[in-house]
Amino acid sequence: MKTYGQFCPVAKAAEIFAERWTPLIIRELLMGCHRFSELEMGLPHIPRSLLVQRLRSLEDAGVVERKQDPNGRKPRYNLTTAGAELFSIVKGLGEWGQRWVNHDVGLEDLDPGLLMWDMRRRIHMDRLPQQRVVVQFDFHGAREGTYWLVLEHPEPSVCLQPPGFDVDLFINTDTIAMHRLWMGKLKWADALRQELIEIEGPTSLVRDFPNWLALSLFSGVASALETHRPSADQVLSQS
Amino acid sequence: MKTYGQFCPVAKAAEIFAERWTPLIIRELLMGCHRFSELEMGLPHIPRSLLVQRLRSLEDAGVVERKQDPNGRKPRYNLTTAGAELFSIVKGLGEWGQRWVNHDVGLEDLDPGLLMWDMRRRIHMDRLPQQRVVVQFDFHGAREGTYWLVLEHPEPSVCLQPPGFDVDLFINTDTIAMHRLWMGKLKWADALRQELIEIEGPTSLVRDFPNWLALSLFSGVASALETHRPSADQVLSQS
DNA sequence: CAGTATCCGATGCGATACTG
DNA sequence: CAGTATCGCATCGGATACTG
Repeated sequence: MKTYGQFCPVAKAAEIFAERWTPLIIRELLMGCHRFSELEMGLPHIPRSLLVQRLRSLEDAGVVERKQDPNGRKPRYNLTTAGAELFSIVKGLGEWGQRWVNHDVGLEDLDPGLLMWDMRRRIHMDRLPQQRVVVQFDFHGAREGTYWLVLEHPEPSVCLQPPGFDVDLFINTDTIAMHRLWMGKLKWADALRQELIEIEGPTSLVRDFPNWLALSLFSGVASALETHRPSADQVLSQS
Repeated sequence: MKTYGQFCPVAKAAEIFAERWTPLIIRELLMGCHRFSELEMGLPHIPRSLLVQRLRSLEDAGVVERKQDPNGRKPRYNLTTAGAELFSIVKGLGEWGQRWVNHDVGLEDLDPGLLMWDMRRRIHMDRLPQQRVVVQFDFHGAREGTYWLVLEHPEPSVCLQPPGFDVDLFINTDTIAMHRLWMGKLKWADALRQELIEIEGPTSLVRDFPNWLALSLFSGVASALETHRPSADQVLSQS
């Protein structure tokens, strides 16, 4: 790890936290990912070797603990107390980002796979029906693709290939619109009315589905631009 | 600027904030440094070209504003509203650092020049006497060197060479001790009693001097280690 | 003072392939 | 699944020189 040669606590903390990929790794750990493969899901473009390297550094720094599962020998990564206390910083960064650089989100930042992965961990489990619900998402307009969300207890999962089960709900959506909805920039009602998002299936499931998604952790934070000058030509901000 | 390819606001914010040197540049701007040369004082090891490059990126990102002083043509760098709102994040990072990685501060992080520069902006101006007070600091034990602090209105200054004026106070100090004092790890009373810091000069000035320094912004944050296991063999934590 | 310009060496990063 | 190993390349760091 590269140092700054400063005793200032901001510098010492930045040596650990403000390296490339590190804030995102901490974010994933904070959001409940503990397995190496789970971390990779939330960090699509990180080189494997670099993820290993970062996890080792964070271990050395006392931020992450690596535990070998004795039976399965599959290691688990947990935040230490020190690591867990980075929560408010990561959250603050996200809020700042949502408030100030939201207009900078471009097509190259859209990623349905990542969106699905994010959805999976923001489901209102208590609102789900008892029996499993399989939802198929068809994204179009940009980054086209099909994904499946299997809503079941104890925890939902994402599939890149058709799961074995019959599909209960079909979501047909514009990729940009779904991202905007997720980030709190578009309301369910508007999305449905403008047919940017279409839900097909049994009436009761169609009606309930929007209530199962908790949306992004930052969907409640308004963009600073919104209040003054609504922007027109930008991806996640366009109305 | 390198991107992550993620729409997540944490990622978008990290692209801007979590680059090498950037948190420290923002810290300096938040602490009231606006001139290029002032920034360089607070960032001793940054290559000039890199500082220029970072300031440009931050300008593009809407975090920093560069203004040409019309008469002097000396540019000033100011944080925009967006930049100013990074305050809580920088402060949070510093508090986390003080709490968790304080034990990691080693000899290579000590820097009397930086310490003097930090002192300069943490003076209780309202407590200073009317007439100028020139203080000479002699550091020894590690990173030996002599610096001068000129306490005067409207603002104090640091000199690496003897200022023109007579010296009023002489501070003779162990380098480590002075850093520990500054970071809240050592009390004035203990430092003086153990003769780690000696103050010489007119009695009234000697008595008042400790009250003029406000100490580091993070001196009030206790190390997490202190409560449980006091560490012995580390620079800023050793008693 | 506040840059700009250039050069060089180190290493951080990203891509790909291989392994128990 | 959770890594290692290798390798090219861009960036960073550090030095130095020049400028208005």
